[in-house]
Amino acid sequence: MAHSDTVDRILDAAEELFADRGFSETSLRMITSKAKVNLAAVNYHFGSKNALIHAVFARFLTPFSATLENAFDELEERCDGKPPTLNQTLWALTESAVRMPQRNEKGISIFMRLLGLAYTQSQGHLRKFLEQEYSEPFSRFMRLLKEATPQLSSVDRYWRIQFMLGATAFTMSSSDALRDILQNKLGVETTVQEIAARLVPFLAAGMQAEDAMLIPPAGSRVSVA
Amino acid sequence: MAHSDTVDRILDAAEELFADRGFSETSLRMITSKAKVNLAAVNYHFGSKNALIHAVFARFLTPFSATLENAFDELEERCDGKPPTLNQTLWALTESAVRMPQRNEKGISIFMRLLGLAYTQSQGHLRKFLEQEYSEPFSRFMRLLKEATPQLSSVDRYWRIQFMLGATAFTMSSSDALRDILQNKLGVETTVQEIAARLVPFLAAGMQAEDAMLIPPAGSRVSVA
DNA sequence: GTGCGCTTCAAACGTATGTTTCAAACAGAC
DNA sequence: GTCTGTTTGAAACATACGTTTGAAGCGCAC
Repeated sequence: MAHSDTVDRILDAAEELFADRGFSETSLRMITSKAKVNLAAVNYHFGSKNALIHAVFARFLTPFSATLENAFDELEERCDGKPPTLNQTLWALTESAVRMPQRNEKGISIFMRLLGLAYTQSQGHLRKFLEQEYSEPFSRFMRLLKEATPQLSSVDRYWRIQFMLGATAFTMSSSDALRDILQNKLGVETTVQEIAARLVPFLAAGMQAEDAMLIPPAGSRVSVA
Repeated sequence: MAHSDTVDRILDAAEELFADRGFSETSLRMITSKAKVNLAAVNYHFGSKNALIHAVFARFLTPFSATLENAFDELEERCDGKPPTLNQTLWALTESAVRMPQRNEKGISIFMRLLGLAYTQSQGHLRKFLEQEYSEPFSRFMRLLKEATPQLSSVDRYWRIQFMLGATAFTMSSSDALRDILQNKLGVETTVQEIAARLVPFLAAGMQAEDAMLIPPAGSRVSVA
């Protein structure tokens, strides 16, 4: 066979370990022993650890980016001419993520956690890779956001997009841990879909908040000893 | 002198390097050479790398937590009896952070970036340390949030707090980079105080959004090939 | 069978890490 | 000065890492 399943076993193991522990904290030896393949297989099939990281991202980001393009196409077509609303735009993104075909039951949360790590764990090579490979759907999303919030100044919009990104990446990147805590504390089960359903209204409301007040409300002074 | 300035030089260097590169990616040799002290000094004064990480956090978290307690005291006194509003609570937190005496001009953003890393870079020992040492102001903040948002269910509130935390930690943890981007793209200068001033209304609006809709709005279906 | 790609394997390489060691330098008390 | 406890210094230690090597194994055309 052209591609022994070694490649996929490595990708599966790497994906899960990266999501659990981060990139630097995951060694090739952990990956290859989890995948039950020889240590040298990673360098043979991928070339380097960094290239393996790229491959892990590419495996889900490439189909996701295609799905997202379709979702945006359909959305813009349905709105023919008029710019889609903020809610519609956010939902198009969310649904594209949630509806991606999953490799296993943890699929979507691994996906999210990796994206969070990609932003957070400042691996220069990764950021560069993602920007080069997936700039198009990203800027399209930005354009839609801009058209959906014409009332915001560029600066306000810029910062609020960062806030949205942060809330999403952070929550999703630790969604497993957060779900566990919730399960233990309140005895509530939660799916990633439900988290997303809670997140979108939060983001939309924040994005459309009244003008940022640049001065704290009267009487909120804090004494500093 | 009982404490040669070696200790502080190490803490200063470690703080900055951790904030720039994360914990695992910062070696003791980087720290000691930046601090211009001997490699063994870290283990002599702190015992281990993990203990150094704890010390870096304790150095700013301990005074901050005291400042925060004062701010909450004053806030509750001013409101005598009635629970403080969400905005007041968030501002009390924000101002306490912003008004902390700074060691240098980067003070507050290093502070924020480290907090972001603490949550993000899942170092078990760090999370445990922070929970043990600073649980009190944390749970007090949680109680204030609860009283300020009685309309929310526990589950909704839980998730929205995570969203707030994420937006804050993420934004602040990369605030230097984000400020630079903004400077280059739009030619706008920004201070951490201004970022905070934009963040608080965003968070408050998200926190008080209408009930999370658990079903996407009609007509937002996404075709999946 | 023989020969030829591709893949696997055990072992080693070079480097970097956190930590330890132990002698030298130092400060302050007597 | 001399002694004593603390701090610094250069060097080594053990371990872990990513990567490379070269032989062995494999499937398949001829």
